[in-house]
Amino acid sequence: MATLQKSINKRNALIKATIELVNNSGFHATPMSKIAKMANVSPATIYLYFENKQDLVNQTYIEVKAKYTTYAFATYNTEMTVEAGFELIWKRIAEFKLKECENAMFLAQCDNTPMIDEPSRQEGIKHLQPLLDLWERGKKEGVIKPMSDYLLYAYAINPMSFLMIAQKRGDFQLDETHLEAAYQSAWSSIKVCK
Amino acid sequence: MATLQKSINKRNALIKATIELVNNSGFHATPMSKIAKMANVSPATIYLYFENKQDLVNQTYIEVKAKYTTYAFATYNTEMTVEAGFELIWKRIAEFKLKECENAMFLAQCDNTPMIDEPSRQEGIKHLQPLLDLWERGKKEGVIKPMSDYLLYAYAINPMSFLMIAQKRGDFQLDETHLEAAYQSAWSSIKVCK
DNA sequence: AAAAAAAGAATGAACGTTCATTTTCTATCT
DNA sequence: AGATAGAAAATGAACGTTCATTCTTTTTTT
Repeated sequence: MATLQKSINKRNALIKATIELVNNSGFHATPMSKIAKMANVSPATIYLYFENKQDLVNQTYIEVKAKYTTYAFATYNTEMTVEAGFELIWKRIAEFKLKECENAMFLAQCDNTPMIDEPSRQEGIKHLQPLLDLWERGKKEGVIKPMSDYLLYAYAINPMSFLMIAQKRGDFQLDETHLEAAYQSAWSSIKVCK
Repeated sequence: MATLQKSINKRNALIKATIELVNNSGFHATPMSKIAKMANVSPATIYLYFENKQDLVNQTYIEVKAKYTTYAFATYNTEMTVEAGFELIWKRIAEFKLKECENAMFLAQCDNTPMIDEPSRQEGIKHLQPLLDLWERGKKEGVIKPMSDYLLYAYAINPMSFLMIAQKRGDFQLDETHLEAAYQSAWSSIKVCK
């Protein structure tokens, strides 16, 4: 146990350091030496756990994305009505972005820059399927606007990333009231108006 | 005229090259030497027009942002109703993102990464004032939800950036139908429901 | 001919990665 | 159980490259 445990700790420390440093300076402005220092490890040690810098950031992305979607869907089940299911998932996502701010910021940066390579991005997208399935059902039931999933995502989910970045900059405080208003806007933008 | 003209041409060529290269590789992965080559200029010449790399990208950002907001508000005047004004501005912004894709992509990347320094970002934000004024009026008239401007922006404007990035990746084609649906979602998310 | 603009080559720093060596761990043998 | 040899993990220093920036020279303009 000892050996394996130690290794996993180091790997985790490296991933944590990568997230923090990339959040604050971006991928290319973050040297391996700094990541090593923050993880209390020699630069050379990084290469025992990861092939190279690109591999380190790809693996970090996939890991964080998995954590994100696991959290988002943890309390959801397919028996719920479309509206209830959406509210539940939306609020879990919002909660994740508030509580796991570092992780969420990292994902936002990855998704808005040419930092992650294509295969890893595709890998990350897969995990979103339950939400797409819910939307599919919503469209069939006439509850959700019959739009492309990209449009639905752009209006229902993506705005949270923008708000989170604004919050990180200190421009804006995302409290309970704002959160409820944001949810109402999200739902308004994709629901079918009666 | 000749001298000044020539200078402006070089400066423009440098800014254009910066936009294109940063779009494709990101700020730190774009060497000055490449920017110089694409602008048909010696690396040293860049330093006759800009203080350093950071200054080059800051000035590029401010210039593109100004072009963007000028375009957005070109046909707007404050006599319009809130709804008509919003639709007009929204559609001009959408048009800009479609027609001036390179410029719009560049702004999206700047706004989502720690690439631009704070004073330049603030400078860029100022130009958005007419839209904020319109929203203010809309709130007073009870037409626009009484929310923070950040929330309004997140739902009404920001989703377009996401869609544009998806389009650039080839995941999604933003045609007339999608555009109308997107506008309806944007308006639904911020208007007061009767 | 003097001044301004531009160029290419040179410089020094920083970076990702690798190498040679040391340290730590594990399993075997007495 | 304790000693020890061999393997695995970790390290700090070093390498080669790349890059932003500057210096010196050449070209262009006035």
